[in-house]
Amino acid sequence: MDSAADGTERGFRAGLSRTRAAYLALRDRIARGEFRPGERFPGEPTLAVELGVSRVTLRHALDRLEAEGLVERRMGSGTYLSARGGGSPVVADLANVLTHLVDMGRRTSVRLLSFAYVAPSPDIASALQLPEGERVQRSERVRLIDGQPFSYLVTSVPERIGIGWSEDDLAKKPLLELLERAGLVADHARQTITAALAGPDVARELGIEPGSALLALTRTVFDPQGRGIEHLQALYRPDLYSFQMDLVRAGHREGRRWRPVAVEGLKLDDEHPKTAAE
Amino acid sequence: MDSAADGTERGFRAGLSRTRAAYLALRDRIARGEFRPGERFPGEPTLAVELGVSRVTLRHALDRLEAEGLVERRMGSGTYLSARGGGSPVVADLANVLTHLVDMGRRTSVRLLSFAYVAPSPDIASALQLPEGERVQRSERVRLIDGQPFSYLVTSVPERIGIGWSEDDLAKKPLLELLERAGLVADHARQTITAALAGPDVARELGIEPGSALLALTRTVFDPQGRGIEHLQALYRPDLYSFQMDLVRAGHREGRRWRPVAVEGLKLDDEHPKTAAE
DNA sequence: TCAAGCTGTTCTATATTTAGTACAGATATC
DNA sequence: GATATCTGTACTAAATATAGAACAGCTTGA
Repeated sequence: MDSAADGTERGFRAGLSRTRAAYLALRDRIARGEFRPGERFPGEPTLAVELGVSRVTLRHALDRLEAEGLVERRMGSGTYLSARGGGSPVVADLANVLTHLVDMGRRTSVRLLSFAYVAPSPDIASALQLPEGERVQRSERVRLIDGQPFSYLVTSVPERIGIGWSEDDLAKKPLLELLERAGLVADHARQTITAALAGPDVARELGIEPGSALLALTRTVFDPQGRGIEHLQALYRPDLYSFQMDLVRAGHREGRRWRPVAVEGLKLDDEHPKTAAE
Repeated sequence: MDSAADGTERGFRAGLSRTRAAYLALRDRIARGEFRPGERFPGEPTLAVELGVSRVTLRHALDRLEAEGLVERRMGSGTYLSARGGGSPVVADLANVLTHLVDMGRRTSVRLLSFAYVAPSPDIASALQLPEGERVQRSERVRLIDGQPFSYLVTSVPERIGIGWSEDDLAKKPLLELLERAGLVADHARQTITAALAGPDVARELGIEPGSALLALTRTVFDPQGRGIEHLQALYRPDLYSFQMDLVRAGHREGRRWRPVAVEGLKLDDEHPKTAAE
């Protein structure tokens, strides 16, 4: 019963241009494995009809796919899915992103974007169970791996905890280290994973296009007494990194479920030698 | 050194319209907690200058935010962040999505979109470690929760395993149940989580706008002997559901890390009574 | 060699988006 | 009640996106 049914929903203001819609449609077909690396696409006239756009528009979409290296075009011959097709990127541990990357020998650095004491937004205040009126030390940072922007981090720490830290601390040390230096113990945490779209400012910091998809992770860290000591909102580039976890089937009969397992050694060269080679 | 630095990158073909860029910028500022529920935004002329667009364009972006219920506009007064602001949606267990939802008493149903025996794409073939030439039973399904589209699933099962199943089976039974009915044991799995953009066709099936962000989960299931028995690509709507996990800090000294913990009881009414109420 | 099919390029015409401006009507504040 | 500020609306002009078509040049295969 939606208006999408008739298909003639053209011109919804904040929606997508036809070029971008065609671009996404192709990207999706590639991601779902419709073509194999090196395979030739249908011709431009055919594709244009399939996608319901003119050939000019289709070509703009293909221009973009080519610029991103997803396809290769050979004059007079056709458009081909590039060798590395939809191939997955480097994979990271879901829970210990930073530790994991350091283990891999990657150099990480941090750029501090902002640093201030502010009234927390309501969801952060309730996640940290802060009393009314208590402020937080809020910092926005970008973490770079081997010089490439990797994650956009917004951390909020109760004022009384963060008060001793300098901007220099935040630009150089991981937050967990600062917490433990302050005598606090990170005991347990609850994290939520979701997806979000990159706004223009975040996109600029991460070196991606606005409107790209991002992996969003929200984590609240508690001390042994269950008091909130840190709130983290992180945005990751899914084109460079994705999260991985192993599961084992545990339980009996009806209660049988998947149980997450800590990723021990991170077998990157295993089964996927190519990812390690590049 | 990127072309994004000068800011005058207007008109990149498959990029975003200025209206959509403004829409995303506002959405981002809201998500990052810049405004609190009920708070008034800067006036339209001010916002237009801040975002670098004309007031007409800004209003189109606001129209959309209003249509999505994120903001409320009062004539002559201003634009206000709506009560439920950036509030998180229902939260689901990361590993046992389906089981978890059933536990919550939700009714799920499935729509089978396609069903065929095809040559697997290279990444699926290598994930399942299939011998050259072996085909897979590939099905595309949409799972609905309480009648609402929730996830888009593409499952691939080695031909020799799936050969006994009918389309009706796939439309009614969970795949794990079919596997175990066939005498196979799902022992362990490896899953990868990332983010993706919705293409027009997936968007139509899930009842969302093309270009929306989606949570993407890829899972390969193995039997006790380590042979691949199922490959799953799932896309979830992050506006309705997100994944949650608990972590505990384990290990000593330098080796201290976060260890994932199975979510036991799923405390939904805890701390967030509002989400349960709606 | 030839013909068919493909991409690359250019052009015109139309539709849509965006900027800029002005003004009407509603609301809040003093 | 006067006044400033705000949203709602309307209009014009310019920039951009899209459709449709034609043709040139390259590649492939019969």
